Amino acid sequence: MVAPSEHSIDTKNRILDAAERLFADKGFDATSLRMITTAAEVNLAAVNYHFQSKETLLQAVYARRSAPVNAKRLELLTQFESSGEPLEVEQILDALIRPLFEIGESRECVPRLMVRLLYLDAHEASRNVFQQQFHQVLIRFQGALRKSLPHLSEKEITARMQFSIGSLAHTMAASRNLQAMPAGGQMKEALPWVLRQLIHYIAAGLRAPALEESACTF
Amino acid sequence: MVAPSEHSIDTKNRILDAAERLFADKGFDATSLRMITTAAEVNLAAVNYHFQSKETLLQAVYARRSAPVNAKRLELLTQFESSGEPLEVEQILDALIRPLFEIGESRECVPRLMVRLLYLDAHEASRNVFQQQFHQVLIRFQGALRKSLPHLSEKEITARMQFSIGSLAHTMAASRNLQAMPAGGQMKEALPWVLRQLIHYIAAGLRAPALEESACTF
DNA sequence: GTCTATAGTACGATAGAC
DNA sequence: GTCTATCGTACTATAGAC
Repeated sequence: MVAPSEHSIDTKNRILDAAERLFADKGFDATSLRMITTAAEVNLAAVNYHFQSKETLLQAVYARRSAPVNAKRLELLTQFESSGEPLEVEQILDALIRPLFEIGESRECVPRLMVRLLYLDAHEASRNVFQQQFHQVLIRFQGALRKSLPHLSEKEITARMQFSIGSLAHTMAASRNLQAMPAGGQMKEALPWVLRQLIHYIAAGLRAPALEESACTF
Repeated sequence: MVAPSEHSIDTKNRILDAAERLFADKGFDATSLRMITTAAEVNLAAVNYHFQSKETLLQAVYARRSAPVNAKRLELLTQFESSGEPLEVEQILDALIRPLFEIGESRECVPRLMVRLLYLDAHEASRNVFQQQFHQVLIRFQGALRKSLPHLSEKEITARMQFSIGSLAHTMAASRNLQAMPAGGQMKEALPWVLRQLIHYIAAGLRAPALEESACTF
């Protein structure tokens, strides 16, 4: 438990930054430790010293970003709920999505990394860590949505949340395409525009009438 | 241009089948030619004989599935349009989505493979082949949607189509989770249920009122 | 057309000097 | 804590016998 030297912290963060970008861009398997250490301008052996293996490096890369985003989501939702009334669907979605957009503004690769981990880089350990944390967040948000969408069965809420996650994930993964979306707009304006459009779109899908004749079964 | 022997065709298809499943499950980079030839029970050298390289094998794997799905999409859309009237949004979505669900029923890994190629296995050549073909399909469908959604600007239609592709892609990529969605339902019933729910959800999102005060600018 | 054998390369991880 | 050097392994691709 000795405090690491400043240089060590710097090396560690340089590795994390480089790995984050490369894992997001190319994926875990297509990224070698040599590519990471070259980009980070550190020695190859530093990775195995500071992190034990490539796999645990991936976990560290994710852990650094995941906790703040998920914490911010829950914080926003709790804050919105403090009035005691059922929330507008748009508010719930804002709490879920905005933290991801905001971290993407400073480091645009982070949302893409998270999308990869969501269902693609299927390395059991890392994916489980990621998915379990995200699953907890989703359960919390599903509770909020249930109150705002009393016309839907639990089954339908679950399905529509999955559809919504898909819209969000694809939008973040393809954010390069999206930045070109608003014709003539600068990038600074592009992301808020997409965020508003996305929330508006998802809210309409969630609010759609129930498809099933059979009522809520719980 | 000599017709290959039956054995050769068999070997080629065995390789394609094994590669398709492995690329879909583990991704391109995490799949070695040895894994493919072992699963296909063919010799290692057969891959480089029938296909030139691993990269062109991926293109062959995709090409085998892509053409029929995209053709079926366009065929359904043209058929629906034959009446001359603007289509219901649900019909347009059915033409876009149903062919993917149907191929997924016989080979459940195919939709997952397509999702990977959409934005994840970022090998330039293969991805470009895939995306160019899909882009042509999307342009055709965007034309149909434009007629059915006259309240939206071109910009908003483009954005909402991207959101919809995201819902579709995530639903297909996570189809394993989705099969467990309808509680108590067998798998044979699960996919039609998900298909109906998905189309209903996306249609509502597409039909949402325009967000922008500024009118259509074309 | 199918095989064995192997060339040539890149990888993850570690030992050991400093 | 940081480096060089390297071990052992796995990979793609191909040459050449059958």
